[in-house]
Amino acid sequence: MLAKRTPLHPPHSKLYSLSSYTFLSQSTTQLNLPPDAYLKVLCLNGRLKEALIEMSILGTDVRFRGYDALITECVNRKALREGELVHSHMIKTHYRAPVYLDTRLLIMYAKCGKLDDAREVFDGMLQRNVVSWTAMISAYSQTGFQSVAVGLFRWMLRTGLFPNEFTLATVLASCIGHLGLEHGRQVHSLVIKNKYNSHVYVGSSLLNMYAKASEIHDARMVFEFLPVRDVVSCTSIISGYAQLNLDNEALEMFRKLYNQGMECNYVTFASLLTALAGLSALEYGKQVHGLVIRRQLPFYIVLQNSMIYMYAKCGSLLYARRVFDYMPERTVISWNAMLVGYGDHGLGREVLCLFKSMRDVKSDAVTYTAVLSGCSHGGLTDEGLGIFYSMVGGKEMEPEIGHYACVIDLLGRAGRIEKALEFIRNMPFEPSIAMWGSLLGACRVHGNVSAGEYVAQRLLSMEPKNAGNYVILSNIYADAGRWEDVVKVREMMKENTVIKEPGKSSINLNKTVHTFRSGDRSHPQKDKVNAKVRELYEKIREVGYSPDLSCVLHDVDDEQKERILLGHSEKLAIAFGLMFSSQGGILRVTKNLRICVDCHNFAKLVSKVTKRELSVRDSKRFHLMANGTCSCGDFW
DNA sequence: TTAGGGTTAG
Repeated sequence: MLAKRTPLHPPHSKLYSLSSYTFLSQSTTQLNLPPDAYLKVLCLNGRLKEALIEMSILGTDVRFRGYDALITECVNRKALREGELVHSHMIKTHYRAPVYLDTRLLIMYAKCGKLDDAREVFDGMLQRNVVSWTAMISAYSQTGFQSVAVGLFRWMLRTGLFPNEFTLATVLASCIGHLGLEHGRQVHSLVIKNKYNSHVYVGSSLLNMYAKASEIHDARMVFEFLPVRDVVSCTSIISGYAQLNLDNEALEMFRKLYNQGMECNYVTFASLLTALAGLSALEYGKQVHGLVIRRQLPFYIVLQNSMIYMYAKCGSLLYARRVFDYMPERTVISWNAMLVGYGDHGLGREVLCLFKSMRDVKSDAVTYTAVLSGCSHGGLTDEGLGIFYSMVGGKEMEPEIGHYACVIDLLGRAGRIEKALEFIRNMPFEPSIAMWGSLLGACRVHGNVSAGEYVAQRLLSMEPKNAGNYVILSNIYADAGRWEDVVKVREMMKENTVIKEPGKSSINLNKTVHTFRSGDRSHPQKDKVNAKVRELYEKIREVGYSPDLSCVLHDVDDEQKERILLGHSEKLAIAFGLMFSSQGGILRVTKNLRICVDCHNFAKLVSKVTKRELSVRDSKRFHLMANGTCSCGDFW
């Protein structure tokens, strides 16, 4: 029997009076409707089976148009079940589908998330055109199977078919990261050869490919040579900078393009907010918040997620939570951003409380990383371990390597270094740089020299050019009074020609970002700032400060070491902030690297003698210093 | 018929 009908038309309309047994030819004559339009009407009314029965008796040409209309309807409505019915009807009636219709079927399956079925159609095609290939490549690209997409593209080239601008834009989006770069460059030469170089879709895909591979200069070149720019190409270059932590460049690019009248949408603002979070630019962030509310942009939920992140990274948990609380709907990203915010501030209890109240959304790997790292930063060792072990063997989420790294951090922080080493020996992964790095920090905090040496040996073999590792090892030796070993570390560093990433700290005052570099000699106020650092230094000496010379690994005398320490960028930024800010407010400094032991001591004691609260956001977390103590409990 | 940019962690 035929499926029950749901009438679309009121009883007085001609369509309503048609019986389901009325043949298509008759219906179309009566209604003066083309057959494909009539079939579409039936399909829209849930009468697909009737439509298919009527199709069986039609001529090839009408069937082609009919199937096309039906598949289009299924694609538009992502109606997989109906699409499958159309497909099986084609098979059952031995209909020989032309390339076009097979491609439409492939697209239907891909849009309904049935990648394997799409591939089956693709593999079964006797002939394929550039659209079939592009649709299949795109299906893989959009579902995260980038290498399969690239492999398919290479196969397509071998068949002698020529890619068009659709294919090139798609495949470039699949050449992601450093591994994709080599192939991406080859595609770029194909783009030039085929004179698609000025195509705005191909161009934005190309510049994005370079930006994702950290080749920002090439990305910029492509952008500059685009004859036409649109919202996507402009957003791509801004997000390219932001994702490489080139936040100032991202902001400058946005300002320039905005003044030139660029179109902005929610993706543009989401990328901009990432850059503002990196700059701790709270005032700008608030302005963007106001702007996006006024514009009533679609996909506001994505922007709210970005704003939670921005406010938390700017040290304003209150605003972050306000945005979170007022969201009518949240995604797992909203929860994760809020959890990360609390974790960055060392608020372990708030992390756990929020995690336990998660409803309506399923936690993902990021959630667990945020919770475990939040427990670690908040000193909740047992709670964190409990959560990890509930993951092992649990149904919700199998722990990944990053979660194992969090456990090592948890154990290290609690001083259970041997346990952490045992955990590393038994885990199903090779230990990573991050794991050894966090354990080395733990050895410093807990004064474990022998484990520190063991860990440092492994870490330095994997990462011999990171100056921070040598500094921590030197701190470990210095704390144990092993000065000869401090010298040895310095020599090791020299042998490995270690290049230290320059330390950089910034402070926002009066809507201006003031940035200081280590030993800054170029700042216009350098003399006054240095004098202020010296003044603070004298004051805190009276309450017990002594410089930690093991933080300096240059081969110079102690006096020179002290001078180097006093030139550290966070000290300059703190001094500048004290000179030019009004009394009472929190002084917020942001640093690109981890804060060193000496600057940490300095900042704590400055908070005591000046009675000012200091917030130092380093590359890992927030340090809130008040009256001589820090929220990190001296562990970082 | 087929195409490009985005939000949370590390």
